[in-house]
Amino acid sequence: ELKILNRSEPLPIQIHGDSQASEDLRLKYRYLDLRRPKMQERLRQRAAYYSFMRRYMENLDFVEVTTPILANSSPEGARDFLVPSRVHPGQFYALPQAPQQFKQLLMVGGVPRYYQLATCFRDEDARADRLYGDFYQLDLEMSFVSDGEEIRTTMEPLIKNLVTEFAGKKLLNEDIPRLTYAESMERFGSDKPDLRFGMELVELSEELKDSGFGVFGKAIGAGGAVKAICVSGAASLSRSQIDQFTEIAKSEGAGGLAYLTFENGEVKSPIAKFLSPEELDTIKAKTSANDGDIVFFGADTRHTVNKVLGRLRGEFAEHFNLRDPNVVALAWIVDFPFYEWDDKDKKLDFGHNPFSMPKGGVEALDVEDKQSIVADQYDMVMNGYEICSGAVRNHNPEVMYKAFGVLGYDRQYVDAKFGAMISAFKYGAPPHAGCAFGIDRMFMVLVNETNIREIVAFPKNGSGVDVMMNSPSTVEESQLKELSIKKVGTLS
RNA sequence: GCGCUCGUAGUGAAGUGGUUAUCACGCCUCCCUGUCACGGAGGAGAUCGCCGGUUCAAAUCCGGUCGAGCGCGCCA
Repeated sequence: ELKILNRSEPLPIQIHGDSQASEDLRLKYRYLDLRRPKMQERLRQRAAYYSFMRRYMENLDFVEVTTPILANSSPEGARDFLVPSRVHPGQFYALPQAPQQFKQLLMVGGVPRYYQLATCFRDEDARADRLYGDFYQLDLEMSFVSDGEEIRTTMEPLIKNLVTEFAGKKLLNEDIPRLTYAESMERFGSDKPDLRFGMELVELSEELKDSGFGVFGKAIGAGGAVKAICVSGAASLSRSQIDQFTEIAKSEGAGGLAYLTFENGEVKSPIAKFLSPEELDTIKAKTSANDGDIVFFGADTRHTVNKVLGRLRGEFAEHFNLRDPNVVALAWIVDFPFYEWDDKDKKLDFGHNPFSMPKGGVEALDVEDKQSIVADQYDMVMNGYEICSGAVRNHNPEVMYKAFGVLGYDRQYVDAKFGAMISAFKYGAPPHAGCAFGIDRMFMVLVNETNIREIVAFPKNGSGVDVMMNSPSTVEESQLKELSIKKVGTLS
């Protein structure tokens, strides 16, 4: 006998099979969207994924320690979420962008192997692969480690098992390659290359430095570079398709997009007449171009050439469907620059984070060219997504003062901003290193999604709004009063 | 903050200047009950995101605005 427990109004979205509803509606009625078989599967998979990680970490004697959510604002990072203090008018907590300082203090506190499935908060605009607001990291740190390689080899089996056992996918390389940041930029035009396909950037600056083609000669003469990528089978592209790729190249800063089409044993190109037969032969040999291929060129500053060709490499892979969804390519990118030139503010700044140890220690900071200093800092890349970032930490107060000193910050500044850490490091801090994996993003890649909101139960939309719960929202004036906050700029 | 794309019944789409805005799914009523993406008959449901402009005439063209997606900036 059927008994009606509760009646339903007509459903605003279909819940059987694949939803065709817009994301906006799905998020507004997420409690209905979650009934869909695919979403149910995602929730269960995610729970299993958490167990998988915890089991691994526990087996290696890592201790999970939860760290405060009400923490302190830390400079040089992302925008903080601030929480006003009622007890201390005018003062604020900040939600942690990462448990960075707490975990380093745990190293001093005698927890040599720490991990946490940590909630992190950053008030920065969302992307398809980046959630707004809060997200999760598999955060870990190890004492008595002064070489990043030890962290990498400790964590590799987990990630490989997640790929093969958990996600049922094939690893491209059993031995995960290590690429320096510089090498990755030169070969792939990116610090997070998708290694499932080739199309590497080919250096032609030396070969074409005296080229009769003005664009090439000028770029090299001005200290820039000429590089190329060979796109297999691209001769089938129409002129208008090539024009679209040219527009993409321009959007990345290229002046244009020169190319050579190899077809029916000859070379066809608007620029072929400017190149000598010897140069054409050299280009063909260097790029390993075959009949049916197109070689695309970048000629500009080295930075721009890498950026443009790196972007095109991804676009061509997309167009020619070179990304095998059943294969996962992992890579470690190592040796990131310690300092980087901030072109917007016209000043030197930390490349990744100020807590890394410069390779070579304190003496390394003395070199003339500060941008040549390399940090013992590493990222893991999965199919073109950055899924992990870590470093050997700077556990020496003197190196810390000096690293900040290079940027013009004095001791008082460092003491004020990182007082607890500086103080702790004065009591025999062990050398330590660690990293943090982006749990949401890694899960997204493992289950072949391209939108990170698809694998989160209740995500905010791209502008940071929860359209189901209507947050953020205004609050009662009495609440503001209690927090010593004056009401400003509110409607009506 | 900027760029590109989009906004049409409950849902997804069609409709690039001209009668009562089209289709599918869903919804409601009735019929069928070996049907399972059932079938049949009928019906309700849309100020075409919002404001303004051009025009005899605007879903359609123009300007503005709001919202969304993607990207840039940003993301120690």
